[in-house]
Amino acid sequence: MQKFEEVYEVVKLIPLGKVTSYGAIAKYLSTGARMVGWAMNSSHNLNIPAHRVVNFKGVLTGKNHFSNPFLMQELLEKEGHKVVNNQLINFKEVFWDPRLALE
DNA sequence: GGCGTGACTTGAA
DNA sequence: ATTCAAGCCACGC
Repeated sequence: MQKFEEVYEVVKLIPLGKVTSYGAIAKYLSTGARMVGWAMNSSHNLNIPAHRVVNFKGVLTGKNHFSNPFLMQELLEKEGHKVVNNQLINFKEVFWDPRLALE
């Protein structure tokens, strides 16, 4: 089974207005956090809301991998998030843990 | 089948 | 508080 697909599924299940971390997904899939980020790297052509996935601090570490680095922040702000200096200010409030949501 | 790599995480200096 | 190093695991070559 390809973990990428599982990662995609989880990311696609992230509710609108919520975000999650690579580690949370990795934990849910019982895998390494780096794998999640790497999976996202292959999600470019797919319909994956990768902008809803940030690192455990709520920092938009992967923005540089978007077609336009500002696109990630724009999408997040568009969904009601507040991003300052590439970081979500209400991160813990909008944090969505797949492990708790999907159990 | 081994080696390097990465959009991460955690703990110690 | 900030910086450094090591651990983590699946994928591609």
